Amino acid sequence: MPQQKTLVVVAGPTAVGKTAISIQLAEHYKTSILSFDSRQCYRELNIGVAKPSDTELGRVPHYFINSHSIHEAVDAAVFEKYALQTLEQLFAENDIVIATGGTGLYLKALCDGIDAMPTIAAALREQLRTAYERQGMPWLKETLATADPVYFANGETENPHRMLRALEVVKSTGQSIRHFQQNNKVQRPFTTIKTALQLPRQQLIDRIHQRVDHMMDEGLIEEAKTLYPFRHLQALQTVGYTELFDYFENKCSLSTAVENIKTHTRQYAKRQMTWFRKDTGIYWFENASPSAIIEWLQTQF
RNA sequence: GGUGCGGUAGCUCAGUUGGUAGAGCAAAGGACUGAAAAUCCUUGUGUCGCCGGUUCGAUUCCGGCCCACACCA
Repeated sequence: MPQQKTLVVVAGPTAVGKTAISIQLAEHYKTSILSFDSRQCYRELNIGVAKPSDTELGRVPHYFINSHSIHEAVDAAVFEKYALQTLEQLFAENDIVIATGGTGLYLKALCDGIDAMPTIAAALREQLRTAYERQGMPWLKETLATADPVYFANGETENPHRMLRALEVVKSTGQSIRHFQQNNKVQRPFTTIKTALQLPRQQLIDRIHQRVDHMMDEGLIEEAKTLYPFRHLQALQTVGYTELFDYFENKCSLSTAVENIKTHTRQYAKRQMTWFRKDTGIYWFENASPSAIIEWLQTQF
């Protein structure tokens, strides 16, 4: 057992097998799991986000799973706050807590913190997005270049998400978003040991394809149908749903939609790997059993 | 069997008035501070169906053949 409160992170790409391993680790240490997955926190999303089954959830207490609604605004800062509060409670009872998930930004927010940012009025945000939809990139570039030349000089000038974000900050505070992005690393009241799971490329691809087929057998179409009215929510900008929405709107055949889900999941896994590979604090396990990980953890405590 | 249309990147296709070719998608690599399963950046790839002919030079023009699709018999 560790000398101090320790968060054991199990990261990795989608479909690599994080859920099963994490549950076994949590059972071994008689503790709970904190998820850092940006989609499994929504109780309305189930099959398409590969949420742990009810049986699995019954074996170990899970946090940030089914904790929010798709109608709430969840982001990295909301997650950070939720996670820190949860961990404070859990560490009162346990020396070890398991954190598992695939959202790199959320893991970073949890481990290193995320800078405080000004609150943006919903009306302003809405107004800027509408203006962008109507007038497109030329307008966005022009407006941002004038409003925030600092960001425009060194930020991404082809990325509407980031530009809109920069614009809403400067419009509501008069200061560049760069002024707020200090990148300060914070000290947490617990130790963190980061691991990640990986598989040979082809094996991971096979698992992704099988899992998508399985989701279809489980009734992903029905689930997507009930969520179709909410397709404009951020929570539903999600692989597994957007492709089926296209099918519902006759933009493609069902088999094409399923192929697209597989392709987009592969691309997502690749982006996750890019993110986690960059994190030099991660210890990687390929095809490892829970006992092998537990054995290694003993050497780290 | 006849007629028409086509055969170019992994896929869908554009193009070359004859000087060995390009878009989208896929793929690979990367970025990432309140949308992150989002969003964005970079980069390849080729016997131009096969065999001949004309030509300094053919993926391009000509002939034959093969394959696919459509229509006619």
